Amino acid sequence: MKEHFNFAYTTDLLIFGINSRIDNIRALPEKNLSILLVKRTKEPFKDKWCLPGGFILEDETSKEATTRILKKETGLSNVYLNQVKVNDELNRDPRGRVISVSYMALIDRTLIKEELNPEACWFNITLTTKDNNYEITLTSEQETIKYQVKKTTLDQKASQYSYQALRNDLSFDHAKLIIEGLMDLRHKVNTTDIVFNLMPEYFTIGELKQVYEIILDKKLINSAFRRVIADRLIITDQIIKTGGHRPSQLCKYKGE
Amino acid sequence: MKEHFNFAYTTDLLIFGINSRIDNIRALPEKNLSILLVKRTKEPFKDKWCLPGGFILEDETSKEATTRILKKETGLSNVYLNQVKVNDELNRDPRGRVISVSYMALIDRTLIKEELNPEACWFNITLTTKDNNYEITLTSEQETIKYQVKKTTLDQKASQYSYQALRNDLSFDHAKLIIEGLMDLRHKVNTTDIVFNLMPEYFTIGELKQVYEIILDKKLINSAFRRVIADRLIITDQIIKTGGHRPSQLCKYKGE
DNA sequence: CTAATAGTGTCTATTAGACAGTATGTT
DNA sequence: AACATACTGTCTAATAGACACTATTAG
Repeated sequence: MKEHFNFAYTTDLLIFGINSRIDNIRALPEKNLSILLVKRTKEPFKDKWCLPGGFILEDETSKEATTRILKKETGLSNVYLNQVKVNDELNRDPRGRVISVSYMALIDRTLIKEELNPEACWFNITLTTKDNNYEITLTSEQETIKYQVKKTTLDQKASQYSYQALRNDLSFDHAKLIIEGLMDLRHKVNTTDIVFNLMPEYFTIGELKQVYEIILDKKLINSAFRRVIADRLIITDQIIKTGGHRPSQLCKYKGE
Repeated sequence: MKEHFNFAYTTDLLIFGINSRIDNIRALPEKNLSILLVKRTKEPFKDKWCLPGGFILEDETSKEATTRILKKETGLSNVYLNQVKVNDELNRDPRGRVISVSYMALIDRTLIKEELNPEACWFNITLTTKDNNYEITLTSEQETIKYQVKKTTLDQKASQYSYQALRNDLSFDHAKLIIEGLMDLRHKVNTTDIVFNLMPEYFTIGELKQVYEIILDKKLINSAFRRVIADRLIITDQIIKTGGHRPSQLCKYKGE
């Protein structure tokens, strides 16, 4: 039957975490949103960075494959994982027809105990808006990758957009998958409590506010933030001292 | 290569529209959210209802295939269309491994001029909440299909749920795809202007409010609704008389 | 007249923004 | 003391909910 054709079925993972860097001994560590990339060892795109991922096997679902690959890359299981979308453009892989499902994983990086694979590396993400388009900067300790993304409105009513990466230094269509994942993350941060998946079990309100701010790329009002978030937190009687300033109470996500 | 299998790659369409039925000559027509289903002519699930859909061909993307099938079923093009998710459970099709992408299409039913396919039929949807689970009723002029859906929380923080249809009278996993589409629709109605894709070009504020109410399954406050929606509308100077009550101004979506 | 929707106005309650002020650590 | 964050309080602005009131049609 002509309707069954031969294609590869793969998954691409957007593994997001929070990175903290101490700049000033008196100030809070500067936080960044980060993503895990791996260096390709084979053609095509040999030596270029790409998203972790791989083939989905005959006896597993895309989610099972993604869980397996996530475990391999980070050592973690029981992690937040959600489908972003299917990518099935005809020429997205020069080797032939490859249908990929992108998944977003949000992890608490403090839980990673093992060494990363030698080919894997965390990149900090900076996303800035330039007259309704975007500029993404990915920074590791060794290098910086920067690219512009053009945003096109597909349906204004539904806030449906398509994104096109200009000057792609990553592999395949992964530059596009990253921006799509970031937009999905932003949207979910605005409408759910998904950020808590990026936080350790205990954290301070100041740290939580920082994470909201880097994902949404805007400053939040301190008192309003505390007011709104308070319902969703259990404030423990533990106090943490983190620098040249008043110590803070540790909090925990309340859930139900 | 072992990694390439002979899977089938298909699309399933959730085509939603609004149905109006006149009950009381003096009252506004009662509106319903409706979905287009087709009756299977072959095994498996022969004579059961299923979502429109079909195989994605070797030289087209899932979106192109969906556009093609939508055109075939409704005669419409230039319609709002969005990916919902990939469904790739191992046993979702008894014939073998079938990976399907579900798409949601929102259409203005008043634009359909041609006759439907003889095997196709619109079903009105009623979605009620029963202690955190759902009951879906699909009603056509000939028959009623009713099923319960169990809701399981996968990640409370991210409001991520999975749905399981109990007693499935539809084909394949389509009962589940419908509830997932409805949840996606509800979420988008709350966060975007997507409803306007279901409306004709000109409509009254009362009709628009009815559509919001049936999708969200709750009554809205009249004055508050008018206040909030006003920014997004162009109010024309055309007046429409629709029954034993004060006539109404016709509106249009403003867009930019 | 009555039923039914359209449309306006206004009071109140809730939520968000702005910002000042106090508290408490380290360097 | 200076810096940096934690935390509280309060005033104001904006938004949402409740509800009454007027308008206008068909039957």
